[in-house]
Amino acid sequence: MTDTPSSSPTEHPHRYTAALAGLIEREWQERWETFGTFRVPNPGEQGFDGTRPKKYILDMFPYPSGVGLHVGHPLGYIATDICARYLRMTGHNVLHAMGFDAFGLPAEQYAVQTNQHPRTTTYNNIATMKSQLRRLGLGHDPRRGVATTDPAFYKWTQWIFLQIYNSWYDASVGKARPISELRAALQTGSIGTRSGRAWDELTDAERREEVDSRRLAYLAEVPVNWCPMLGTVLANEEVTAEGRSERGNFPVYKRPLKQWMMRITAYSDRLAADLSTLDWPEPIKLLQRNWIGRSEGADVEFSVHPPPGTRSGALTITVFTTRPDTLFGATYMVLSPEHPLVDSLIGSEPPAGFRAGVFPGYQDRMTPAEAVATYRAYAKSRTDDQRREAKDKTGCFTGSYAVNPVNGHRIPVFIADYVLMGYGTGAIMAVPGHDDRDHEFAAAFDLPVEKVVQPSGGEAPDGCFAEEGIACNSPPVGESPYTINGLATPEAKRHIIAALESAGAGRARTTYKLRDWLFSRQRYWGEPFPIVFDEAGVAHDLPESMLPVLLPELKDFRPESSEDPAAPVRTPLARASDWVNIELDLGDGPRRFTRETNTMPNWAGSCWYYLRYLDPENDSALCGTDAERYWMAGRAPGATTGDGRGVDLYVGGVEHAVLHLLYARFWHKVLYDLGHVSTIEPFQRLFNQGYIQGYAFTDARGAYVEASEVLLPDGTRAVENQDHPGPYSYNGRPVTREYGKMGKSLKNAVSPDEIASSYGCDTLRLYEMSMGPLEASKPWNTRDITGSFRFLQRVWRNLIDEQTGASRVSDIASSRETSRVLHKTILGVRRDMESLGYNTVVSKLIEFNNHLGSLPSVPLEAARALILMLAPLAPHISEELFRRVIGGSSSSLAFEPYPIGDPALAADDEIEIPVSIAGRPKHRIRVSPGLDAAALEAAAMADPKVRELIEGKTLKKVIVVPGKMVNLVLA
RNA sequence: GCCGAAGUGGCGGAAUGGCAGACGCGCCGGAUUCAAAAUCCGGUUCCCCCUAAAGGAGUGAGGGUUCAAGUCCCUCCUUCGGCACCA
Repeated sequence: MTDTPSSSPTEHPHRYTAALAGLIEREWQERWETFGTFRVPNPGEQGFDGTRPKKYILDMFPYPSGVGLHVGHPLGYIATDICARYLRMTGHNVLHAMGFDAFGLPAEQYAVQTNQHPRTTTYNNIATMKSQLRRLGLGHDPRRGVATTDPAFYKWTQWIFLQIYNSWYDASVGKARPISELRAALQTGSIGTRSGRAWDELTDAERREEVDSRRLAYLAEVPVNWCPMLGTVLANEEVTAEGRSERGNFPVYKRPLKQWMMRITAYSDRLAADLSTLDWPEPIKLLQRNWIGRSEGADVEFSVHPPPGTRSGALTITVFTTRPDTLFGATYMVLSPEHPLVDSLIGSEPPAGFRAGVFPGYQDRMTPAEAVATYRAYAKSRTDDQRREAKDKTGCFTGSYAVNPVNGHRIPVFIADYVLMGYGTGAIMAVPGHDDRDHEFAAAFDLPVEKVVQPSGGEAPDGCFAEEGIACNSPPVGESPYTINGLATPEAKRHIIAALESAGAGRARTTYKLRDWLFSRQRYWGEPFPIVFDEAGVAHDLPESMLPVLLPELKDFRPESSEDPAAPVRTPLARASDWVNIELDLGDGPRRFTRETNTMPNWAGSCWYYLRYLDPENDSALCGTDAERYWMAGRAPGATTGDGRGVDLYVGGVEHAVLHLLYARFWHKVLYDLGHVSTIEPFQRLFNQGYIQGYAFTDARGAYVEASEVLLPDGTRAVENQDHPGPYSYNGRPVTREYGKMGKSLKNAVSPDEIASSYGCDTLRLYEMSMGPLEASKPWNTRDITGSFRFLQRVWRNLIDEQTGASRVSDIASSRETSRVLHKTILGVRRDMESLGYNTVVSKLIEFNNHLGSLPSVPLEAARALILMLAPLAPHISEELFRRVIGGSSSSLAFEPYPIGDPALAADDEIEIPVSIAGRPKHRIRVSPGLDAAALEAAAMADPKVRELIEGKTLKKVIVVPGKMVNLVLA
C-alpha cells in the first residue's frame, strides 16, 4: 500500500496524519455509539419532536457478501449519509438505517463452497459488513438494522404473503380486497362464477377453484424458467436476454412446473400509470414502462371458414392487434404453435397459390395434419437462443381458412413460431403491407400483400410501411360500416373498433408484456411459505398465530444441481421429513398435513424491509400505525394530512430498475389497498448512483490477474500511475489492460479498509464524493486520493497549531472580503447540497479554505461555518475541530444548525463584465453589480478600450444582459 | 434492430443559452532546507513565438437556430447499459 505522506512526529506532533485521523475517527465512532447520536425516536417515544418535519433517507438493501466490500459499494451509502447529516442540521427528523437482505442464492452458494451452514456464514458476513460500514462513519440508527433472516423479521414476510394470498383484485373498483368479500359476492351472485353456474350448485371443490383462481397469490402449473445448475426456477426478471441466469450465468430452460405465482399483472395499469407521480430518473421510468409493456388495441374475432362438406362452423379465433385500422390488409392469420385451437383447425383445404410450409423437414406431400405435427415438434426443439439467432420466418398452413370480418375475404390460417403464445391471444391477423414480420412471412410463403395505409402527404412506398398514416383502399363510403378511407391512423382505429363492437366482432382491449411473478424457489435459504397441504393435496394457509414458520435445521441443505434440464425437481426442504409431515388443528380437529417445501425468492424480504425499519421491534404488526403514518406519509401524531411522499430519497444502483423496484411497488400497493400502509407509492424520489470502475488486466490466456500486482516497466505498480500507457507485466509476463466495473470478477477491487488505514475514512468519503457527479460512473484512481487528504490537512492546519494542538482561530470580526467569500460559499454549498452535488460542494469548500489559509488569522465566524459545512462530508475531523475550536457543551455537532448565507453580504462591490464584439469576448470592464441595462451599456461605451475596438465601424445592435455581459454587433 | 445514457486539457471533472477548462491529480518553475520529505508561492488547453504582448483554433464529426451554443434542433460516429419476432 502507498505510504502516507507524513512528517516526523517530533516536528509536527499535532499534524493531521493518517494515524491522527484514525484516532479521531475511532474516538468519535465510539462517542456516537455511546451517546446514541443517530438513534431517532418514533412518535410516542421519549425525545420525539413532532414539530420537526421528517425525512426518510434510504439505501437499497445490501446483501452481506462473503468477500467484503470494495470502494464501489459505499459510494451511495456515503452520499445518503451526507444527505441525512445535512438534513439533521437543517432541522429535520431523519430516519436513516441499514439492515441486511440475507436470504438467497449467493449466501447459500458461499455456504456450500465453504462447507458451513448458511446461517453461520450469513451472520458472520453481516458482522464483517457492519464493522466495515461502521468504519466509514455512517450515521445509521443501530436499532433499526434488521436482517431478513431473523425469524422476527420473516414472520412478517410470511404474514404479508398471507395478506396477498387472502385477497383478490376487484377490477370493478381497481383494487385488492379481502378474499372473504369475494366469497360473499360469489354467494350472492353479485359476481358471477367463471363456470356461469350458481354458487349453490357448486361442489366444495368447485367453489374452492372459483376462489383460488382469483387469489393474488396462487398455485399454477406454468412453463417456468428452470435452471438445473442452480437447482431452482427463476422469475422472468432473473433471466438475461441471452437466456441465462442473472446469478451465475447458467443456462435456463422452459419446463412446466406447479409453482406459486403473484398476480402482479392485476396491477399493470396502476404500476405504469403511477410512475408519472414519482420523482425518478426518466430512463428508469421508461425501463419499467417498457417492462410492463402496456399497449392499446383491439380483440378481433375471425370465424373459421367451414370447409365444404363439414358442419363445424362455430369456431372463432380471437386475435389482438394494435392496428385495427389495417384490418382491410389482413390477408392471412397466424397462430402460435402452442395455441389450443390448432388441433381443431386442421383442415383439408388446398393452399390457394401460396406455399403450405417453410421449415426444415417440410415436404410437399405432407397433409396439413402431418405438417402441423412436424412443425410443432420442430418449433419445440428450438431453444430461445436458436430462435433469436435465426430470424427467418418458418411455419405451415393448417388447411383451414378464416373470414376477415370487415370484408368477408377468405384468408388462410397458419401456425408459426414468430407468434408467441404468451402475448395477446397467441394469434394474430397478418398484415404484410404494414408489419415487417408479416411482410417477411408473406415473402417466404408467396402470400398477397395489400396496402391500406399511406404516409400522410406521400405515395405508399414499395415494400412494407409500418408507421401511422392515412387509411386507403377500404370500400367506398356507404358500402361498408368499416369504411375508413382518408382517416388518420388514430381516428381510423377508433372507427374500426366502434364498428367491430356494434357488429359483435371485436372490442377495445389493452394488453401487457408483464407476466405474473413466479414466486417459488427450490432452495433452502429462504422464507418458508405459511402453507400446508392436506391429504387431498389442497392448500391451506396457516393462521397468523402459527407464524413464523421456522426454517428447519438441515445437515444437507444443498440444492440438487444438475446439467440435465429434465432431471426431477426436488427441494432441499422436502428432505426435512419431520418438518414436512405434521399434524395440525386448523379449526376442524387435528389432521395430517404436509408443508410447502418451496421457499420464497430473495426479493420477498427486500419488498418491504423499508417498512420494518420504521418500527423494527414491533411484535404485533409489521409496523405500528403511528410510525408508518409519520415516517411514510409525513403525518405527525394528531395531524390529519401529510405529504404522502413515502421514502424521501432512495439511492441505489440502476440494476434494480425492474426487479426490486417493480416487486416492491406491487407489494406496497397491495398493502395500501388492504389498509396496512397509507401511501400509494413507497419511494417518492429515486436516485441511481453510478458505478466505480477500474482498470483490470488479463494475461495471455485472457484470465484476469490481480490488478494491484501488475507492474510498469520501471517496477512501480500500475495502480499508482494510471496514466502510464504500459506495457504492463504480472509475474514477469505481459498483460493487457481493460476497463470495467470494479469487483471480484475483474480482480480489480480496492478495499475501503485499506484506504481508510492509509488516509482515514474522512478522506475516503471526501474522495469518493469529489470523483464526479454521483450519478456518473467514474474510474477509481488511488493516486488522486492525496488531493482530498491534503485538503483536510490544510483545514486542520488553518484551525489548529501543529506544534501545540491548540486552536489558531481568533475571535475577531471577518473582513469584508472574508465575509463575502463566506456567504457566497454558504449559498453555493447549500444549493449543491440540496441537489446532491457533493463534488462541487467539496470544491467550494476547498476554495473557501484556501481563502482562509491566505489570512494571517482565521476569524471564529468563518471557522465555525467551515467546520459545520464540512461536517456532513467529513464528520469525524469536523467533530474534533468543533470540539477544539468552538467548544461548547454539546456532545456532537450532529444537530448544530447548518450555516445560513446572506445574499446581501455575498454581494460584490464591483464586478467584471465581458464586452464582446460579435459574440467574442474582447475586453472586460469593471462596474458596480446593480447596473441596469442602459447604465451598463453606457459604461461599456464610455470605456476607452471599447471605443478603440469599435472605432470607425457601425454598430448594428447592442445586446446587454445586466450583471452578465455586453455584446456589440457590428455591421 | 429498437430504446436509453454518455463523449470537454496528460487524467478525474466544472460551467441557470452569456468570459470554456472551477476544484483536484499529474507535470514545470521558485521559496524554504546542509540535503531531502513535507509545506508555501507561481505556472500549466492547443497553435504561432527565444520570451512576452498580441493573435488564431478549440467541448466526438458535420450541418442548423441565435447577437451569443459544451448547453437548443437535425444527421452521423464511438463507448456503455437495457430490450429483443410483444402483433
